[in-house]
Amino acid sequence: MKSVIPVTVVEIKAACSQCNLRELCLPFGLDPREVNQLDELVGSRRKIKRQQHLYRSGDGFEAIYAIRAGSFKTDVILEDGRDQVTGFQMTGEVLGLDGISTEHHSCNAIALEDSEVCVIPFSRLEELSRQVESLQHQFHKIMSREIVRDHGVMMLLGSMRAEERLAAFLLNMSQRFTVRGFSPSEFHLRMTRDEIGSYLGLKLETVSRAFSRFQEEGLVAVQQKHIRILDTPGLKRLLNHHSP
Amino acid sequence: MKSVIPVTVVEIKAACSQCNLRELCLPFGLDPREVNQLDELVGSRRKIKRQQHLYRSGDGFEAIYAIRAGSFKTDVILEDGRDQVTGFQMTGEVLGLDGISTEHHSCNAIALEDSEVCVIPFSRLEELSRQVESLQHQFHKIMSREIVRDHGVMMLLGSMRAEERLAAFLLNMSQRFTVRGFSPSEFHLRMTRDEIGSYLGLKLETVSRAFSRFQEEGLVAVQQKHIRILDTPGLKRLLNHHSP
DNA sequence: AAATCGTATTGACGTGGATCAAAGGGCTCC
DNA sequence: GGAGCCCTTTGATCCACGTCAATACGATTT
Repeated sequence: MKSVIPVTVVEIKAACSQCNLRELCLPFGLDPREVNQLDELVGSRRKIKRQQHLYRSGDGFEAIYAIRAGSFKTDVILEDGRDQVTGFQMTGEVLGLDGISTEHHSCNAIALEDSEVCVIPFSRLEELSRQVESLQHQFHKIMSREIVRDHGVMMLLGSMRAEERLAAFLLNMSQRFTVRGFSPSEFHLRMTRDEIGSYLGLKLETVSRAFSRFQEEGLVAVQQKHIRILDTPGLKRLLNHHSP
Repeated sequence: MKSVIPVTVVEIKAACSQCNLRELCLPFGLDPREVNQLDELVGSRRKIKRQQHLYRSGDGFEAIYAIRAGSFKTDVILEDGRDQVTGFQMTGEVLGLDGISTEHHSCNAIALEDSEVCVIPFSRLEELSRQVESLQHQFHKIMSREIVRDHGVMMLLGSMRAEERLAAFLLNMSQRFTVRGFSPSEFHLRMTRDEIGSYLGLKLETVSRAFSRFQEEGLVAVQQKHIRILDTPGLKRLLNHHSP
């Protein structure tokens, strides 16, 4: 067991109106006046160091979090110790929606690198979204998107083979980097093979072997966590043409 | 034996206030006046025969649906024909939340038996939930619950073995029947082995073999779709004590 | 009561990914 | 800038589940 590391909480006024992630995040679709209202609600930011928890399963729920910088993983843990990574989250994405249902979080959110989130007190968000229709709608879209994403993961876990899962994962990462203005074909993964494996329902050795296989076949160039996608159509083909 | 009383078939206004499912469904937590407001919004009911679609992937999204009678499955289908059952839904549960994110449904909803749903036009629901705080909150809880449920399925698909998955499935069904006032230990499954298998990421033969194994071990009595759970603690033990 | 068809069970065998093991590489933190 | 440790890769072997196949059962129709 690790010793408790003191969490640094820095209170800085968030400003959605100034944020270059606003088109991905909660302010999407709001007019400038409405964004200002949202600014007032988003009280503080919080810095989370690599490997630290933003929240833990069982914690009381009071806020959701928009990722301003860095990235996270969420996982669930069973009594016997087995765990499952349920997602990787990047800037502009929202964390904590799992907590609404029972007023307690049902998973852990852990920073994959030094990160920063905007704290959005939930009761105040509900209050404002009763007044601002576009905010209400955007919030509902964000929740729904999470449900759709989860269905995609179920498809992946339930009916794809190891290499298909990894191909789907890489294409998904690529697409999300692209949306954020980074290269679609070259990026740095912040998670370990073990974490990728947990997410994809595979062991880390299998993930490593699949990477090596992709490299042999000229689909990607892999150097540890640095990935260069060489043949996007090839990866896509791997997904759609199921051989056996 | 009941005698059949002839009834004039009329478009019956859905009436949450009269519905015995209201404690499971959208009206939960609303006061009587608020439930009446919800009544006005829930315009119509719709009957869906066994095997028919309530909606299909790609269909435009305008409403969500509360199940009044019967049961459904949802699934997603890949181009190459592979499909994955993403959930089974029972009375009082809400279908269609996947459609909010893109204004189009992203999965199919298919009746497992002759069923009936209440149609809840979504824009009107958003409108009313801007006025009725408790409705807004209950709706958010329902969406969040779906996300938490999906995480549970990911855990199941990603890190459990065949028999654990089936045990988890049976315990989940039992619990949901119980909440609805049915026996926790004896019930009738509406889905085929193939559908269970798809949901659990297993082949139908594996599901069948796991059922037979449970029967041999005295955990359940299985006769086709009729299930009698004989040893609930035994099933729970199967989940928590991971052997290998 | 027979015929049909979808559903379920069971057996034999094959395989993809898990497990076990060992070595090498590159961060991280002094 | 070096020590230590975590992460990754790769090989050898194993086994849970998939695949293929045959049969049996039950509901529905005629």
